[in-house]
Amino acid sequence: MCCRVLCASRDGDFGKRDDEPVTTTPGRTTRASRTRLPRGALTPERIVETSLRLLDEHGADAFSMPRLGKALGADQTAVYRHFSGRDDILLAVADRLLEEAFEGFSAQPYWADTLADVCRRVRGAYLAHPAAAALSGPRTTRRPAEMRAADAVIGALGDAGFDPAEAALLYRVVADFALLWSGGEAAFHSLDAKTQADEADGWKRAYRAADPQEYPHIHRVRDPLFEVDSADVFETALGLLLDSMEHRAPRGDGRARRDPGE
Amino acid sequence: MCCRVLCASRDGDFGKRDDEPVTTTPGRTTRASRTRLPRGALTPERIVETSLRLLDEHGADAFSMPRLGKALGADQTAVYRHFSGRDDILLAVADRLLEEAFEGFSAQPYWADTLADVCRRVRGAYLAHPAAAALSGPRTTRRPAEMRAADAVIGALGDAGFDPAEAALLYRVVADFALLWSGGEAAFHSLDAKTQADEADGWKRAYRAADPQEYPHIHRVRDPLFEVDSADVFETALGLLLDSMEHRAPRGDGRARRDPGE
DNA sequence: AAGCCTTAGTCCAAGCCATTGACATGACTG
DNA sequence: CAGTCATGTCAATGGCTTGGACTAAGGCTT
Repeated sequence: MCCRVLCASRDGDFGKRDDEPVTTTPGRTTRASRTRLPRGALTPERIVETSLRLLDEHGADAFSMPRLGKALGADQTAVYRHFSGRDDILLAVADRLLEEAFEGFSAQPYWADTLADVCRRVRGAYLAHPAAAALSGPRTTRRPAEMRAADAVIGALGDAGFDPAEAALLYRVVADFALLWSGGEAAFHSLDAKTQADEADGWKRAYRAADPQEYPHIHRVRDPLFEVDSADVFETALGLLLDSMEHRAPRGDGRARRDPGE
Repeated sequence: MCCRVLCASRDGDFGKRDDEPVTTTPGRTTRASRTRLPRGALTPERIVETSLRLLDEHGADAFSMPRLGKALGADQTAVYRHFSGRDDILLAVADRLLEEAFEGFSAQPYWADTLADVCRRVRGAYLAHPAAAALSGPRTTRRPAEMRAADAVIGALGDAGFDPAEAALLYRVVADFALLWSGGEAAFHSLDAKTQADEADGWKRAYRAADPQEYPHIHRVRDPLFEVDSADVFETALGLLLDSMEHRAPRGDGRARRDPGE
């Protein structure tokens, strides 16, 4: 008995625990640390939602089991009753991102518009949740939202007249473009503000200071280089890809013109 | 008394420390833990090399300060004399990757070949060191190798007849394509074997099982879909981008034909 | 309705990790 | 030869993930 008391005091848990109830929003009455959570309080949905919120609001660094537990008002290890581990949660979050991306999605009349729509949707969702996108990385689940999008893309490529082998290859091009490009952009945006600023600064400085002798071409375009915007880069890349596809497509070249982005 | 014993055993440090000198390779005579390393034993170069080796051989998870220290035969904290932290090392590793990518690089006679070469070099280096590439993520330094490549790309776009604003935009397209795409692929390859297999399995299973009613187009191309190879996807995407650029280029359309990849 | 069993939340601890500050040692500098 | 500075080492702090033991609550059988 005495041992329990002394050992416990050594951790100093109780003292620290006391400040837990002081939540960031003092209005909340639920003193999570004292009362046991009711039975069905934790659900996979709630856990995923809270994880996503945590990632959105406080960045990738803020996503840890202790913090997630605290945000849920539960013990940090309670989550393990619903997910096998941190990674498992992240996978579910990734899935949710794609669901969000393809909410209300349906194929467009002209095939190339469908491809553009899919790419823009993925990018939109990823940039709306950069930390989540960066952490879930190149992993995807094969759930309905994603499958519907895949089917639409392959269908669009069929409309364009590509045979199955070509369609399969081009499907991968479109899917990888959307996921890898958006994922990379998201990873950059999920860096902490300082690192991001340093990175941007570094570029500007390097371009501006580029020795005209050694790097004549950089020097020539250094001003427009500062003006380039990531969204433009994405749209340009997308446009280049789709132009080529239209060019190579057995059907549909020039018949129904593609909508311009934005 | 009983309390002291119980509580102290909680740390349990000393017992564990004993196994440290038992290195994984018992043949090695240098008992790193006993003799102090000579003065100039650690250099930034050696640290970066060792980090890269560690990442290559044992994956991203194996990169930790304790392991790095052990691999260097030094105390884990000795590294902090040369780098400000883990992140700083990773940045240096990223830099080294790009140096490796652009070793012996020079512009090609035909502009589009230069762009293709740059993209393939980045991908090659990243896939040769996937863990390092995945960890260094979207961050780059602006060191000579990279600047030379950037200058060559912009120069090539100038050769194609693009004006500075177009060249700046297309430079970003090419650079982002190479870095983001390769980085994403590398991130996938740096997952542990099991996760990677699960992911691949998941795809196969999902495609094969795709309900012909619900996902008719997936069903139609499910066989060729298994055959698609990442390298083909990359080359196809690159080809599509370059085709469009040649098409849009004021000069060089169709005059000197581009080398096919591989 | 009583008791059992499963489920879900909690507690505690083990073993990682990055980083910091105090300390030691050896090489240059004056 | 004394002082200083660079560089390697040590001990410690406070995070992190995860696993195992514990416990309460609800549904099930009888």
